[in-house]
This record gives sequence, C-alpha cells and structure tokens, in this order.
Amino acid sequence: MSSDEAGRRPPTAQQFVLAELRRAITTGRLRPGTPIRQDALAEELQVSRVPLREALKTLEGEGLVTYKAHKGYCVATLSLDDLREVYRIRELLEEEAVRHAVARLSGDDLDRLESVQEEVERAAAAGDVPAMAAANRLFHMTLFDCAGMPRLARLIRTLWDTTDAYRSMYYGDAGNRERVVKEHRATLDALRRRAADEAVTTLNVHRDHAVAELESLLARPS
Amino acid sequence: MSSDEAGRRPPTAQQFVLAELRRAITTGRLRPGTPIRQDALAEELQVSRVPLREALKTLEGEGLVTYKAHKGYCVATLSLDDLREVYRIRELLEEEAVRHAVARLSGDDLDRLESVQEEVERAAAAGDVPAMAAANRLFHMTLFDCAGMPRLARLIRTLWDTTDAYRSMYYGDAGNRERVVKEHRATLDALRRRAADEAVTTLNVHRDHAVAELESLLARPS
DNA sequence: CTCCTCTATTTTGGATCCAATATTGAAAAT
DNA sequence: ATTTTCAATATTGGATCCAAAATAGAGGAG
Repeated sequence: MSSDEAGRRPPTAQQFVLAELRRAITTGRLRPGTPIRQDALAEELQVSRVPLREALKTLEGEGLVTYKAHKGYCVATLSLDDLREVYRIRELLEEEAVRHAVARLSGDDLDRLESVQEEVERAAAAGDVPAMAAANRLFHMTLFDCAGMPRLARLIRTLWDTTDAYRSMYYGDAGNRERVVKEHRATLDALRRRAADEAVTTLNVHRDHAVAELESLLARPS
Repeated sequence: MSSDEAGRRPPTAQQFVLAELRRAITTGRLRPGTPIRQDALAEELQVSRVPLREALKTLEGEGLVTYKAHKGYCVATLSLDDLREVYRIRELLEEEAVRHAVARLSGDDLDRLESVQEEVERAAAAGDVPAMAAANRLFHMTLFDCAGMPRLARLIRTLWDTTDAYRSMYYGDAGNRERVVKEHRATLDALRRRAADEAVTTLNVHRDHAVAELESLLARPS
C-alpha cells in the first residue's frame, strides 16, 4: 500500500515542508536555538523559499520557531520556566479534555485506545524509541479527541509539539518505557470504569514524572 | 527622522498587512465566512501577494481564518458550539492567569490597571464602542500579563481574537457597557485585597454574561 | 593595539512571472 | 429538459529575480 509510506507527499509543497520541518524539530534533528538559513533549507528540501517561509510562519504560530523581522527564524528553545509553564497549561487543558472524554467514551473508543496501547507496549518491548514516542502520543491524542472539543484538542497538540524535541530523550531509558506502559494501563482501566477523577490523577502523575525527568535533563545542558 | 503619520507602519509589509487584517476581521469589516481574494486584497493594501499570504498563514494559526489547499482562505465562522468551547477554555486559562497574577501583583501593576479602567469608563461614558472594546481588552490583558506566564497570556490573547468579531456587538448596548464598568470595579477591588477566589468569580460572571448575550445574538443570524 | 567607520557579502523581504488546480459556463448527447 | 463533457477563466501555489536590511570584515584614525 502506497498510503502510509514516505512516498505519500502532501498536495502542496508548504504542507510537505511543514511536515518535514516539524519532524526535524520534534525529533531533535534540528536542535533548539539553531538559526534557520532559508536558502540552504530550501535547497535541501528541493523547494523554493516561498513555501518554506509559509511553513515557517505556521511553525511560528505553534511556537516551534521564533521570528524576528529582518533577522529570520530560529528553532525555539525552552527555558526551564517555559517548560514548567507548558506542562502546567497542559495539565489544565488535559484535565478538561479527559473529563469530557470520560462522559462520552463509546465502546468503540475504548477498543481504539486498547489497540493503540498494544502498539505502545510492542514499541516499549522492542526498545524502539521513535515508535514509542509516536504511539504514546497517539494514545493520548486519541483520548483527547474523544472529548469532542476540537479546539481544545488542537491546543493540546501544539503544546505537545513544543516539548516533543525534549520528550524523545525520555524514552531512551528502559525504566521510563516500562513505567509509561503501566501508567497507561492504569489510565485505561480507570476510563473503562468511567472513573474520571482517577483517570485525571493517573495522567497527572504520568505527566509530572515526565516533567521532573526532563527538568533534570535540562538542568545540566548537554 | 521621518514623520510618522497617523500610525507608524510596521517594519515589514507582512506585519502591516497582519495588523490591518486583524483589525478588519475583529471589527467585523471582513465578515465571517467571506472568502479572501488574495489578488484584490493585495491591491487594496498596496502590497504583493507574498506578504499577504504570510500574514494569512499567521491568522490561520490564530484561528481567525480557515484554509483549504488550492481553495484559499476564508474568514473563520464560529458555530455556537465553537463559541462555547472557546469560552470554556478561556475560563480555565484565565482562572490560572488571575491566580498567578494575584500572587504577584505589585503596586505599580494596580496603578496601571486603575488607569486602564479609567480609560474604560471614559469610553463607556462616551458610548465609543471601538474604544470600549479596546480598553476592555487592555484591562484584561494587563491583568493576565501580570501572571508572569507569557505563553499562557499569548494563548488567551489568541482566544480573545477569535471572538472579537462577535464581541464588538456586545458593547453596542449602553446597559452592557455600564455593567462591564461595574464588574471591572468589583474585580479591581478584589485584586487590591488579594482575594483571588473573589476575583476569579467576578471575572467568571463577567465572561458568562458576555457569552450568554453573544449566544442569543448568534442564535438569530442578523 | 583598540576602536571606529565604511564597504562587501550574506540573508531576509517583496514583486513579478509562470504553473497547477479549481471553478465556470456553454455545448452536446441522452 | 437534464445531465455530462470539455474548454475557458479565475484563483491559488511556487519559482525566480530584485531590493532592503543586517552582518562581517578590511582599513584607517586615535
């Protein structure tokens, strides 16, 4: 099937560049703080600077890059304070999303979550870090989408994006991967019993552990 | 130094266009649902389509316009559900901002709020609707900025933007203007006494009244 | 030797031109 | 008359070219 392979290019160059850049930034291949040379990047991606600039404007809106007039774009860097702020906002928004989701969860939704969780467990067992990051994200987003609040889900998504570059490191550790699997299982269990408070608490613990880990990683610059 | 007439123009065309478009949309001069003809708009604003398109990309990120590949941009329309969702998210984020602000408010901050509030009252008394909308917004943003959480403030700002086009109508009514003045006074009072809960409650009432009014306005399309 | 200035180069911002896609309207077939 | 097809047109997407601003570097004054 040619659908999910690298060959499926978006209908416009800007969308292709946007996806490409997002991956490069969130996976850390484009490191925080690096200035973006439009000419070089455009050539590397085989497009002109116009679609590149439009993609950068989108990323600026999402907070993945910063922009100064006549100075250009840089990959955004998160200070410790920024990191804490992002996670605090996530806590607020995700609690809301989870509570709405619990009230609306269908059996179908639970089945989807279960299957995604199995994907998470496969990736964890295999020690496949990128797959783990992707599956973990999908698990949470699947849940948030169940809230039926598309704008809320979109906000949460962009907040995840801003920290993805840092979060990848988290899954390098086997202990962390195991922990995530267990926490997801607990969450799923709470969701099945429609225990909103418990699901929220579990996810908060989940998140807090990740942020604590990241803080210690950021404290001593690599 | 070159004389800056009416308003000093931003250093780049895109920023000029961005400000211009934002005003046009938030004041309702560009009505929700209107398709955006790039060629015509570019000519009207005396720029080429390139900076216009970059400005539109920014506005898309803020949710002020929608975009479909090869179809173009439209001024975003809010359904009733969208409106409720935006206000619910605002409630969550603004409560957080206010609580942080209360804990950090300096005498200087209070002075600034007081002076902005006097501006609100002048506009209300004069029945100047655009000035009222601007001053009201400034009052709230000044408060939110005091939270010392720049990303949170930015999110709230964009949420305000998405509903500005609708909110302007609210101030057309003299009773609403008077009510807003009183509610701001109550909020300021609570802030001075560092009564966080009370400030939050007051602002929630403030917001809820606005959303209720807007709902009735949206229910019967003009 | 240091600092400043002025020029050369790099990089971004914007305009024009061309290509690709979508929309339309009219003609033809059923 | 209705529907389908296809061509003409309008609109968006992208590439190239030029202008403006910032940056870097060489040269000169103190």
